[in-house]
Amino acid sequence: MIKKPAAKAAPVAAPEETTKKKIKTPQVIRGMRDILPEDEPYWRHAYETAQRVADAYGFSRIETPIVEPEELFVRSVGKASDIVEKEMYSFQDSDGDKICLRPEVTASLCRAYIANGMFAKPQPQKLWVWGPMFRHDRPQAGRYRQFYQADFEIIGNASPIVDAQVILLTWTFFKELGINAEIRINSIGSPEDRTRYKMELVQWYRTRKKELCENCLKRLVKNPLRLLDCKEAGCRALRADAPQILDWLSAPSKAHFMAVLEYLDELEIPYFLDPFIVRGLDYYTHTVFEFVANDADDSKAQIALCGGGRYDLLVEQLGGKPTAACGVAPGIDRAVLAMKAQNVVPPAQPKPQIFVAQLGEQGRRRAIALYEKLRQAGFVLTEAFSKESLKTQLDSANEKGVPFVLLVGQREVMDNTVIIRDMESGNQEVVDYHKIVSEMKKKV
RNA sequence: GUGGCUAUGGUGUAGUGGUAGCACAAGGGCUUGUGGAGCCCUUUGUACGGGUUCGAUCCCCGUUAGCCACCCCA
Repeated sequence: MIKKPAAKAAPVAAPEETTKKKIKTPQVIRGMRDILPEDEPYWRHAYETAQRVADAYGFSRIETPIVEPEELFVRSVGKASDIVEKEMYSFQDSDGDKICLRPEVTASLCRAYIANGMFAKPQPQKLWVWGPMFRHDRPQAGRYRQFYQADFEIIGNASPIVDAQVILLTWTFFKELGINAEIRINSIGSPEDRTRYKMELVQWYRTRKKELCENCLKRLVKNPLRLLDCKEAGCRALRADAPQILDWLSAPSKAHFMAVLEYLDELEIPYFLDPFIVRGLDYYTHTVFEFVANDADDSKAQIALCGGGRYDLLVEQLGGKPTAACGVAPGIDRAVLAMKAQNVVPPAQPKPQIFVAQLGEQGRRRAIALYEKLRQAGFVLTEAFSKESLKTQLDSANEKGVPFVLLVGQREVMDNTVIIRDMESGNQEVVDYHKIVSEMKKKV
């Protein structure tokens, strides 16, 4: 950049004013955001932990497209669900195909499972995905229109131990992230169990209509299960005596759920039975659960860190063979928020050990080569080649906490040497340029 | 999708119906060969569009965005 002379010019006629028109800067789309370098340590921590945990429990990473046929989610998540009904980014491409940005990824994984013939491989298949999801919701803290999920699925087995394995993985994931979370778990049984329970619930509430809030009167007709998580004091009091779904499960459903809990007990994983968890996606059956951050801050509504459960009918619904499955989707944006709220310090990145400083054009030419030579030898380096002042460069090295500065100026180029400066003590020594790698290996 | 609150340089903030200070950050300098301190200089702003007014950053309306609650959910 060319700097104007420091000398202050007296009253300058300002011809610039005409060129000073404001250009509108394109704005980030509502509900979307840039994740900045300041936050990168948290995101990296999350990704590396997900990767490590996935490896430890035998999950294979797969990647599915962000764009999918709209139909996929209409048939899985449910036509009447909020997600499909009002939150999907759906549009027609130039071929007239109805496509959408994925609002979640479980259905995509099932699609991939079927399409790639994974049912012919050893069962169950353990798969995991990481990536952005899209829902056109009203943005709020911890809620974005583009948000990130890790997603772990075990497809191809109906045993309750699979449910427990999924929960164990999730438990480990949050623990290794450093997040204190608690588990809320419930079973919504088979579709038949649920239908029976719903009828019972509606009947029970009908006789108590007078005690319900306005909102709940609507729920009674539209979505009776939602009656259970109303926040009005009156409704909450009422709920305590309402029939609970666990009492309406069939014997096999109940046995399945009890087995899951027993595995968790064996693992000494604490959980809260929450008879009021009702998932908003149609495909869930039997075990459903979520993790909630254990924050001290009660002033804010608790947001779920993840949602998960069993979905034994989904693969078949999408045209595959009957295939039981269970999975979980931790929300990464929320995990990052929880890490910050709980003062988790993400692991530090490797710090540069050597700063390469230069002086003069010849020195600079030598310096860039020296940097490359040391990088190839495996050192972590840093520099400020675009600066000229040595002071500025040392300042920068100091700020970054680099222990050694290598200095190459005119003189050193002539002598074929390099100055090694120990930033701690301030001591300097001159070494042969060709011996610098072995010399630095001794020091670092 | 509904309602409430908010909007001042990159960040955090002050202030006023007569067009803005401060701190930090950033950039440059204090003999183009030496950092951690200090000093000097510089850049950058009233979200956008209207209205009221002689005059608006301040008052009003709209838009946009963020936050909060609801809805829902990760």
